[in-house]
Amino acid sequence: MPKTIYDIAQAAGVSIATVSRVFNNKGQVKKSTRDKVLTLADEMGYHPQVFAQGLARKKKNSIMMFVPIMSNHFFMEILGAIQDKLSAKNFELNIVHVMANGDAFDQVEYQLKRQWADGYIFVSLHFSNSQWKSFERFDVPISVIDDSYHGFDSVAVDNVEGSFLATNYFIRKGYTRIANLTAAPTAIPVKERLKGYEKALEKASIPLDKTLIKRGDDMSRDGFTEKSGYEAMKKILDIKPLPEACICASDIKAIGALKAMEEKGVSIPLISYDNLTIAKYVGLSTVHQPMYEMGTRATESLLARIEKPTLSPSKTIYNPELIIRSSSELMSLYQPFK
Amino acid sequence: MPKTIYDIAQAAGVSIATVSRVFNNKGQVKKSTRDKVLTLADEMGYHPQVFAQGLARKKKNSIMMFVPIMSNHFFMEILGAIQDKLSAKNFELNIVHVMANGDAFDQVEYQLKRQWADGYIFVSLHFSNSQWKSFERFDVPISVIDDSYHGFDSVAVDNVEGSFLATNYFIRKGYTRIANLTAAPTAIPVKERLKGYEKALEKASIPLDKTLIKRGDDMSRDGFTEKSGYEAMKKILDIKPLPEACICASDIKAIGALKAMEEKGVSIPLISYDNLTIAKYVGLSTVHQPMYEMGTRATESLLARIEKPTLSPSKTIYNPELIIRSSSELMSLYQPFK
DNA sequence: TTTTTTTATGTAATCTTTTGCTGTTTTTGG
DNA sequence: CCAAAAACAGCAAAAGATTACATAAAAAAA
Repeated sequence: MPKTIYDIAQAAGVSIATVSRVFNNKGQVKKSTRDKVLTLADEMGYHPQVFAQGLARKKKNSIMMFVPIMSNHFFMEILGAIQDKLSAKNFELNIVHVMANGDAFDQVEYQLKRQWADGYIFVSLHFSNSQWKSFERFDVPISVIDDSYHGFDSVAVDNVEGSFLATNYFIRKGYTRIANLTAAPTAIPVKERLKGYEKALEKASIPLDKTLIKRGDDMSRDGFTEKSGYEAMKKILDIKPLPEACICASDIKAIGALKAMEEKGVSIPLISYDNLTIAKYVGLSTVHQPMYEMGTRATESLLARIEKPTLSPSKTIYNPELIIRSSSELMSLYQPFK
Repeated sequence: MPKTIYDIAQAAGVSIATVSRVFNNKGQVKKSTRDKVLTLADEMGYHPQVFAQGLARKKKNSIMMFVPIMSNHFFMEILGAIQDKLSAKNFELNIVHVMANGDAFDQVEYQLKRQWADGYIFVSLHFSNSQWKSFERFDVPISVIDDSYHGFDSVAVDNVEGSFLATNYFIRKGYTRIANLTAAPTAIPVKERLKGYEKALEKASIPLDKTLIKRGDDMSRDGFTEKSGYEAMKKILDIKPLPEACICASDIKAIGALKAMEEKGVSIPLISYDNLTIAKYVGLSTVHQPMYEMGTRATESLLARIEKPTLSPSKTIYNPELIIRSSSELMSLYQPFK
C-alpha cells in the first residue's frame, strides 16, 4: 500500500498543496509545518511518484538513449559518459536497444511518440535525410552521436581523417602497396574510412589498386566481426606479391586478421580502428576515437537544449588520434603490453 | 504541440473512452470507428503518453536496474541479457548507476520510493541483511544478481566453487605452494573466493601459508584493477622460493600481474577469474561465470513476480566453469590466441 | 492601533489516460 | 415480431501529483 500525497497531508493536518510545496521547495511554508511534513513522510516512506509528477509538470527528468549494439566497448564508454553527466544533473536514463530485426526507424519513432523522455540521444544510428527530417516533427531535443543531421545537435569523429592518418603513416614509411581490410560497403563509417584511405593514396600519387581492398564474407554486424577479419586477411595473404602493410576497419576485425597471419606464419604491419581495451593488450596500433568526450558533449548539448529549446543546433567533430603500438611495426607480432 | 487523446476524440467525433479502447484493444469498438481513430491518430502523430498511462494504470511497463560499475564486461553481458528479455516483453529499461561516493543504500532507497518501475534488478550490490530487509517494505518485485537475500529472487554464481576449481587444478598438477593474488578483503565475492582457495588446500591437506596471499595497495574498485594486480604480483615475485603457481581474483588484475612477471622475466602458471573478452585474446586460463544466463534468469523471475506477486522467492546458483588456456601452463606466456 | 506588506495555507483546475457503469443500438433466436 | 443477449459508445470518477489564485494570519510600518 504505497502512500500518496493525500495520506501525508491528512496525517500532517495540512492540504496536499502544502505537502507538494515542501517537496518542491517552492512557495512559502512555515518551518514547523515543513518539518512535520518531512518527518511524517519519512516515517511513512513517502516520496512523490515520478509518473504523477511527470504528468503534472510535463517534464520527466529523464532522457532516452537509442543504441543498435550494446555489447561493444564503443557503446560502453559512451554510456559511462552519459550516465556521469546525467546523474550529476539528476536525470534518469532509459536505454532502448534498437533491434536489428524490424525497422530501426519504426522503433525509434514509436518511442518518440510515446513521449517517454525530455530528450533523446541516438548512438550509431544511421538514417536517411528524410527520415531524420521526419523526427523533427516531434519537436523534442535530440542529440546524435556518430552521425549527423543539420537539424539536431551532433557529435561525430572524422572517419575520413582517421583512416587518412593510418594510411599516411604507412606511406611515410615508404610503403606503396597498402592493403585495406574493410567491412560492409553500405555502412556509412565504412564508406568514410575507405575515402580516407583513397585520399591518402591520392595525395601521395599512389594509384588506387582495388585488388588490395578486401572484405570478409561474414556480413553480420556490418562485417565488424572477428570472423570476417579472419576471412578477409586470408584473401589478402593470397595476393602476390604480398602487400607491404594493411589498414583494417576495426580492432575486432584485426584480432581475426592477426589470427590468419599467425596461421600462415606471415606478418604484415597493420593498423586498425577503435582502440578498444583489447587493442592495448594485444599491442594493436589503432585509431583512437574520444568516445567518453563524445558522450559527454552530446549529453551537455542535449541538456542545454532541454533548458533552452531555441538554441541553434551544433555540430561537433572530434579528431581521431593515431596510436602506435607494435602491430604496425615490422616483425612485431606476439609482443603484447608494449 | 503534442496531440492528446482529446484531439483525436474530437477529430473522430467520438469520446475519449472510445479512443482509449482502440489503443488498448479492450472492450468493444466497431470496426469502422476503430479504423477511423487509428487513421486519424496516425495522421496526427498521436500515441498515448507513457506517463499518463502509467498513472492511470498504476503500471509502468518499466523495470529499473541498479549497478555500481558500468564499465566492465561482467555488467555488459548481463545488460545485454536483460535487454533481450525485456524488449521481447515490451518493457522499458532504466539504468541507475549507483555511485561510489554517497551511500548506495540511500540511492537505491530513493529510487524505490519514487516508484519509477514495476520491478527492480540489483546487480553486484551488496547490503547487510537488515538493509535488504528494509527494502521489503516497499513491497515491490526485486531480483538480485551476484548476491542473495532470502526475501527476494536471486541469481548468483558459486564463488567458493570457482576458486576451489582453480586451486584444485593446480593441486592436481602436484603444486603445493600456490599463491593467491586477491583483492579487497571486505568485498563479499573476494571473501568467498578466498574460502574456495582455502577449502581446496584443506582437502588436499596442504597447510595454509598466509604469506602466499597478497593484495595490491590500490584499493579503488575494491582492488579489482590492473594496477593492484601489478603491485600484488610484484610482492609475490619477491617471495623466496618463488611460488609454483598463482590464482588471481580477476582477469583485470591478471593483466597487471602478467606485466609484472614479464618485467621480471619470470613466469608462473596463473589462473584468474571472470573470463572477460580480453582473457581469450591474452590466453588467460580463467573461471567463467555464465553472465548472460544469470541476466536472463533474473529478468525472468522478476517478470514472473510482476505478474504474480505471491510467488515464493527463488534462489538460483550457477556453477562456474574452469577454462584452461595458456596462462596456467608452464612457460606459457606470450602465446595468445590459444 | 490601524494599515500595509509579507507569509502561510487552502481551493480547485490541470496534466492525460484508464475503466466501471450505464444506456442505447443492434443482432440473434424463438 | 418481440424478448433477450450482445455490441457499442458515452459519462464521469479515478490515478497522484503541480500550481495559479484567493484568502487568512502574522509581521512590519505608519
